[in-house]
Amino acid sequence: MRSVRLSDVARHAGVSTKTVSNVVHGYQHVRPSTRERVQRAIAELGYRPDARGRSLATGRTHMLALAVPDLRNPYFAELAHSIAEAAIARGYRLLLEESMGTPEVERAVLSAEEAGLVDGLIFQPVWLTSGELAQHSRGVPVVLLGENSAPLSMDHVRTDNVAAAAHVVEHLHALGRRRIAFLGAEAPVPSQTSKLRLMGYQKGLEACGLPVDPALVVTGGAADAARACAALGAALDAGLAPDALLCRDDLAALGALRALGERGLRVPEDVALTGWDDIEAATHVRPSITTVRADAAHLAGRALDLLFERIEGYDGLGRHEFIGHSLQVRESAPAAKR
Amino acid sequence: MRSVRLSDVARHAGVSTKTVSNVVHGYQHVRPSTRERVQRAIAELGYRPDARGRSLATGRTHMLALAVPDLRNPYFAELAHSIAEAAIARGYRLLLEESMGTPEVERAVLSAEEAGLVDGLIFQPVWLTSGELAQHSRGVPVVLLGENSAPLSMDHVRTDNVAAAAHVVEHLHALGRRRIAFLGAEAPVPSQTSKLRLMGYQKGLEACGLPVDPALVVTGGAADAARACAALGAALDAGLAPDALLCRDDLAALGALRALGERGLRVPEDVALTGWDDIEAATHVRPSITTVRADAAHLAGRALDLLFERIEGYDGLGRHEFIGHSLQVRESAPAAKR
DNA sequence: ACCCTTTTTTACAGCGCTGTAAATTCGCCG
DNA sequence: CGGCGAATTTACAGCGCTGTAAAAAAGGGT
Repeated sequence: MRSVRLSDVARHAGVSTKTVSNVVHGYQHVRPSTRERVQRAIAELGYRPDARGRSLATGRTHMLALAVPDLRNPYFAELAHSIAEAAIARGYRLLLEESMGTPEVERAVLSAEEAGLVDGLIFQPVWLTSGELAQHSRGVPVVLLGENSAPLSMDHVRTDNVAAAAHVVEHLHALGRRRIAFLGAEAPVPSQTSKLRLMGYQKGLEACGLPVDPALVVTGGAADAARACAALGAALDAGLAPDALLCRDDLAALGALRALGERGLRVPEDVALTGWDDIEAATHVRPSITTVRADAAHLAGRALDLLFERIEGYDGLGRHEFIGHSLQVRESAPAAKR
Repeated sequence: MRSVRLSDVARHAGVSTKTVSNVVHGYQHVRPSTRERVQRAIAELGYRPDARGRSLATGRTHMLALAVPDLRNPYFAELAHSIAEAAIARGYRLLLEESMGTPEVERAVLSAEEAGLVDGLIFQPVWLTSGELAQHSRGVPVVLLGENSAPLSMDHVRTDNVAAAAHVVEHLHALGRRRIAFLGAEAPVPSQTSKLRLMGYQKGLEACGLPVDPALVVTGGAADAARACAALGAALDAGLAPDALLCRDDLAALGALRALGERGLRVPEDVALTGWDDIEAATHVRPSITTVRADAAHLAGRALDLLFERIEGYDGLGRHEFIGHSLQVRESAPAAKR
């Protein structure tokens, strides 16, 4: 049962294929009587336009690719949701790619084996340097997300991690905490994201007049609760005694919560704790987690705006934008009393 | 800068377009010298095949659509991950659709406005009845997931919710619990999933010789920790005093954990608690949550197997398969002592 | 050198749709 | 009724690729 074509409808309605096409697209100059006849034919035959043919003829696919490291990380799942929503609002659909946090797949994503699949790509790289990003990119418009440095030629939307981390430190300092540890930087080489958050952590400490003590930086367990739990547990058992913990992300915070609880340390009384990303679970665990939240809807919107400008033909230098963040203050590091 | 076409390569290499096509596809009967010449031309021009043209000519897109209610629910995010992985292993990519748990969008997903976008659809409906599913389906092969009843004509992969819920009740009973409550069925009309789990709950109670008490069924808060927390909190405050809680899903369990904790009830000492789905967070909260886990990779694999058989031309009756589940025993409802 | 088989290569016709530009029809005025 | 500009409609040529079937070239044996 081959599917109904434009030409079938045209024959059925006694008009040319182009007229049917015009009706389908709501072109103005079609006589009402003709339009109706065509519409009846479409309904009777159950015609639906074929995306491939249309795409081949127009050069547009109305699809975007979104490449994130791993959908199982709630932050990326929520990001994918926001972007899908924003894309649909603009008449686009989303092709999903998981780069699995490996450089090979990231390169493959970028230099798409097949052309013509999507009109643009939104990509959150973890491994590729800006040089490689520039080099492997094919003609498709790209907008980058995340903290890796981006080539001058590409658009980039991100949050100001340094400022946010410093802000968190100040919040903890205002609670009277003085031994503020950092949990979750990858070892031996921290990701770019971790580096920026560490930088902000240090900046915050300095701004508060607190000493910067390398012993307070616990590595291991980014985006992985089990590993964060183990890493923090080992550090605590080895004698580390922080009174606050700035975690690289909410998953690490979840792990930290567990490691602290197992050792009888109360949150926030003994150790205040903050996360990052504001994943769903952060609100619901006990104690709920104070966390840095990027405005995902806004981020998705800006990323798509930039991407569509490129799709429409903008070909200038890369735009590099920051979108806002806010600290969601919850039980694990409450507001300072006054 | 229009992109390089097959014909450009052909001209450059001094052969016909079909020969280039043959080389691209690794067709056997191409003289090695020719093959090499063509490959050089491909490399020099940076040619990459256009998916649309190919698809139009072959009738295959090598894309699948996956429609789930909401990616923000970790269960669906993890499901999407598993399916994307399995699809890629088979040379397919995934187009993502979120049906947002509304009947309208579910209908729209099924009767895809545009044809030719994907070769098949994997769909987890929440609202559509089997009648509507059958009625709105266009020609594309479909495999259904989840607990809604499926039309005879469509394939369906799911877990045995009744058996699993009964199994959970038996586990709680073996722990010595006698007042086992159920949390999270939607009100006033429970979803099909909740109905099946309730059915299994009742079956389990009967198998254990426990009375079935409607007062122990707390409605509200499926897949929503905040609402589950509120619903359970209200019930507890009204005097409900269960010694175990079978939650409809892990998100509800998370909410329950919070409601119980806020009232000073200890888990599992005072109230044992189980969830469903085995989302990431279930392992990491304190106490970790005993939960029902479906074998997602297996589920994804079977769903794709069935779908590919349809894509290859199978057009018989719907196959209805169950895939296994297991109880992940953790702190919130530990193994019975012996 | 010639004929026949096998291997390699090619021409051509679409796949389903839309942009362009030209053809036709319509409505109206003088 | 002829003429004219505007409103409708259409023919046709691709978009980039592959299936079919047939042509051309290469071997192999006399």
